[in-house]
Amino acid sequence: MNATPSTRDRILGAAEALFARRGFDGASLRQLTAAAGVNLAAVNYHFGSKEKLVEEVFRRRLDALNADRLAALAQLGGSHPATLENVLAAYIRPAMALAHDGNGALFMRVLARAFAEHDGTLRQFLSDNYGHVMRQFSAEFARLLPHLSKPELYWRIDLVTGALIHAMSGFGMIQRKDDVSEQAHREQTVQHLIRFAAAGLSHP
Amino acid sequence: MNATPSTRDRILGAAEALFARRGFDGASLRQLTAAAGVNLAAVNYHFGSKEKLVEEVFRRRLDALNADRLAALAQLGGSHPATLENVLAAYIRPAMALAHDGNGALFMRVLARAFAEHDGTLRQFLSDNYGHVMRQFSAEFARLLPHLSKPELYWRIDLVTGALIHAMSGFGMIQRKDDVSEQAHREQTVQHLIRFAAAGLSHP
DNA sequence: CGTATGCTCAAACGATCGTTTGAATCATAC
DNA sequence: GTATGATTCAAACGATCGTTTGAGCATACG
Repeated sequence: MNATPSTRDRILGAAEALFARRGFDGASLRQLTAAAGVNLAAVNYHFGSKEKLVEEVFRRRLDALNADRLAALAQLGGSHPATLENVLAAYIRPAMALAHDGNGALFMRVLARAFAEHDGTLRQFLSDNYGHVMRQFSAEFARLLPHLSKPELYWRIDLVTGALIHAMSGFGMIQRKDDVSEQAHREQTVQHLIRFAAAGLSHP
Repeated sequence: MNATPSTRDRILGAAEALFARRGFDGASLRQLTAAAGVNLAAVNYHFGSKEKLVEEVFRRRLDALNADRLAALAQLGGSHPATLENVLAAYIRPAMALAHDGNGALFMRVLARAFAEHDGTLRQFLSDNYGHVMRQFSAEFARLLPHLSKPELYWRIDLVTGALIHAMSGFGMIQRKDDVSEQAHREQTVQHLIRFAAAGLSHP
């Protein structure tokens, strides 16, 4: 709405775009603040350090995204039962909405970079703050797929997670033609992702 | 075999381990050469630049890996027909062998980092040098799955690729107990990956 | 022996990094 | 109007970056 976002938001937006393109180490605070049109010292003033800025980039998106996911999961039942595909929809649909809204596609690329990091404090931060979401969905999958052993289930969930992150980080390069057909195309994409994930999770 | 590998190989090995842990930008040549026990200037002497070193880390592994994949694909036919699962085995089995041999698991993590890079010269380098492998396998998948439209097929291949890279980059943290059961466990893992990929590719 | 050639080394190059400082500017409340 | 706190600013901090240099050392060949 506001034509001139706050310095804080300008930094977060520029950070998201630059982290997506160059990575966390590849993007410097000077490139970042220049792109945002703010002073170099503003990052440390508003966020404390570059590392805290990285965490805030994730927090800004993941708080809402995972809240949406858990809300969608909680709303299942009754006329909209908690089938495998509906649970997957609760996980995938909010992410798709984000990936097609504003700079959300760039954030998906940032998220894919985070998944490539196996050590470091970022992995710990994400696990500490958002691990409960995956745990809740995993419990639901375990209930829906009782014939799978626990290692086998986690194994398949891991594969599905990798597939979804990889696919959604590729969004934002293909552009829409008109708004109506884009809406339809997005819904079609969601269905494809859900069916792929369902097949991978539940195959004999 | 040689107890004292050449300076060139020491650099490549240390680079692989450090790129896996810290990323291409996060790993400095000073950390790298210190870990390898060689002089700082040796990198630019043997490889020309840091960027060329990165490319050589990939070349050393991917040349053999993709040759193995294409050889396995070419050997299909007759008593070992080119079914979907056999083609997938030709793609997956050489990668699994690499991921469980020496520092191959570290290379898988490096490869996962490369997949997270959407711009940059590294992506171009990998596409130029190894794109033909994916193209050949894609043609085989198209032949085996004629009911899928071309976009739909590439879409599913992309999802499978993301799943495999993500899963295999996680290897190397769980350790084997004894060698015999490890061999069996690896074969079991290969079968799981193949069945997951086959289900994702061929689901109705 | 003399001298190429291949390789290693300590040292330094200029550039850029994240972070800090202290003054200048802005907004708000008394 | 002026005091107070929040924010922005140019400038500099020391550290570290990738790369280059030129001397030193080895082995091989005439």
